Amino acid sequence: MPTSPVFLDNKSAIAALFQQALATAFPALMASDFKIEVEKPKNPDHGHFAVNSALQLAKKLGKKPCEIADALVTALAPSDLLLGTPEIAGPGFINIRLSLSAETRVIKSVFENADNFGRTNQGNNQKVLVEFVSANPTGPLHVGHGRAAAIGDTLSRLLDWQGWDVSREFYYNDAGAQINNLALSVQARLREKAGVESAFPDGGYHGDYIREIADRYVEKFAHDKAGGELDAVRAFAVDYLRNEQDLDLKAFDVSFDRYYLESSLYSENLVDKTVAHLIANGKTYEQDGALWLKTTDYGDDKDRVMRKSDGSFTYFVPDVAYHVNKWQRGFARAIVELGADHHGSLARVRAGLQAMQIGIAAGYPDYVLHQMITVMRGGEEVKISKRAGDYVTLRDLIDEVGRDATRYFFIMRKSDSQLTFDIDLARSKSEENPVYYVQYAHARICSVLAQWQTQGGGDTSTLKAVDHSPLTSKYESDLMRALADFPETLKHAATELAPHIVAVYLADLAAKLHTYYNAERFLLDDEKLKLARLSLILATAQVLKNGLTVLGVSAPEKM
RNA sequence: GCGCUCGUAGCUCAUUUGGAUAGAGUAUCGGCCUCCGAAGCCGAGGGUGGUGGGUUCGAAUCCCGCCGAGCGCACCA
Repeated sequence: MPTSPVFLDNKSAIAALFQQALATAFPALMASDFKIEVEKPKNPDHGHFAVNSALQLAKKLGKKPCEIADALVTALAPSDLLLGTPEIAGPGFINIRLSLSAETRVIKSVFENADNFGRTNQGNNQKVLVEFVSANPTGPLHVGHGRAAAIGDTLSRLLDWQGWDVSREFYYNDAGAQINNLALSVQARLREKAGVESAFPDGGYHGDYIREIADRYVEKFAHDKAGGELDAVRAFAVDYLRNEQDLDLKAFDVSFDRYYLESSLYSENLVDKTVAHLIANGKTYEQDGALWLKTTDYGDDKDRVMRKSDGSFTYFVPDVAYHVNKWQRGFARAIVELGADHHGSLARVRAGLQAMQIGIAAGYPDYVLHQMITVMRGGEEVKISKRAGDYVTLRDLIDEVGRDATRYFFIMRKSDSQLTFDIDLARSKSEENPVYYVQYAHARICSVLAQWQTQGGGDTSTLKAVDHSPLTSKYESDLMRALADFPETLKHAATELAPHIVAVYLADLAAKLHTYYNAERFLLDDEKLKLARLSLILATAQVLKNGLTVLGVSAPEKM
């Protein structure tokens, strides 16, 4: 597990400074443990940072906000962080400007930490399990799975960067009725090929891939052209599709530490044990020949059947058993990335876990839901239906749009907003994908540095220890503060389980770089200024690269 | 009918968890390459944040009602 010194950002440093001033100015307040918050004003006229504590404390202290702000500023210890004296503005905000030396500090920190800049030890190496994709092996992965894969993988990377010990897991529902459907569908195609009269099963899968599987089956099992051996057909179809899915995921640069088979819950008796435990806890009752779980004791709106009158279990029982198993494997924290159409099951799985009474925390597991994707083709919405065989596969997307653009597209929006994927646009105008904007910023910097080297500049590592005092322009100040925001941004994204925050940040950082590039020149005659600027953009390239790495996107030197 | 998620510029979406004048991209219009990559930059127009209340110094953000959208509401998975 890579570690790095935590970069004490300017924001925290300022918060500490004001916390001390608060203690000096209002000693009596210490008992109530008020915490100073430092924020970044949207309006540049309001300085680099702002403190609004005076407004929040007005009522508590029975004083006017302006008086409190004044007392705080007066009590501030001298610091080389600050440029001049903070201003008191509006109803009682304190606006702060950073000194040049405080702003340039981040460049050194970027070089010291390099590929680890932005990492923290917050997770303290605790185990966390991230479950995602978990597609049934009944068809190829489609765009929805792509979104799940991109989000789940990025969440995993984010948590890794926060110092968690992350395990990625894929849960295969290989024991249910859908697998049977798959087998029957393949069998129907086999019979068709063999000229045996038979009807296609109700609810069967109509996609072309079913015929493909049938063709492959006959190649391997020439003696069973009509698919009479259903078990063999089933096993073959599942193996075939699992392999296909693995290839899709590999092309997407997503890998898992473990594939957990639903069937193993049965073969290891975990479902029976879970049910027995719930019965023993008195959380169940018999009614109408079925066994019910009192999920209403834990906030569900009605009780749920666990064991049907025909003796089989409903789907959520193995889900509960699976999560008990996660807990018992030592994952005190678990995150499940799911399509929003599954949200109905969250309450009952959590209720089941609570009813176990084995110390599982009430919110276990965390869920991250992503909304469905509307796919447009030819100006019309494509209704995704695996059963009808109408959908767009993840592989198609990767082949035609590219891995980087596909990943970025799925990540850049908040996961619980619905998004529209226009296939034609993605195919014909893939260069408009915002990921290129970010990658271009990186490539641009590399290009400038390469030219500096051909002019005899030497190794870029010499740029890491130059004097940064010439960096006095507004563009440089904006860029340096953006770099300094990176660690906090990652932390925020990890806390919120919201990968899109990283994408939004990178777009902003790239914009600042492009603006700077167009406003100033780097390869100048003024040696000191040249080196300082090159050093700044070298640090920027490092941060762009680190951010793209967290998203699983490459940072090319040329495009 | 009940539940979950949501409603921000023509379109696609942000808004750092309650802060000051709500921002990007795209589309439209107008500028910028004899000069480090124009996959870029600069500027203009475009908004009663679905709507009506409430909470407070302060609300797109929190609470309630209504309107609208998506999804889920089987002894299916």
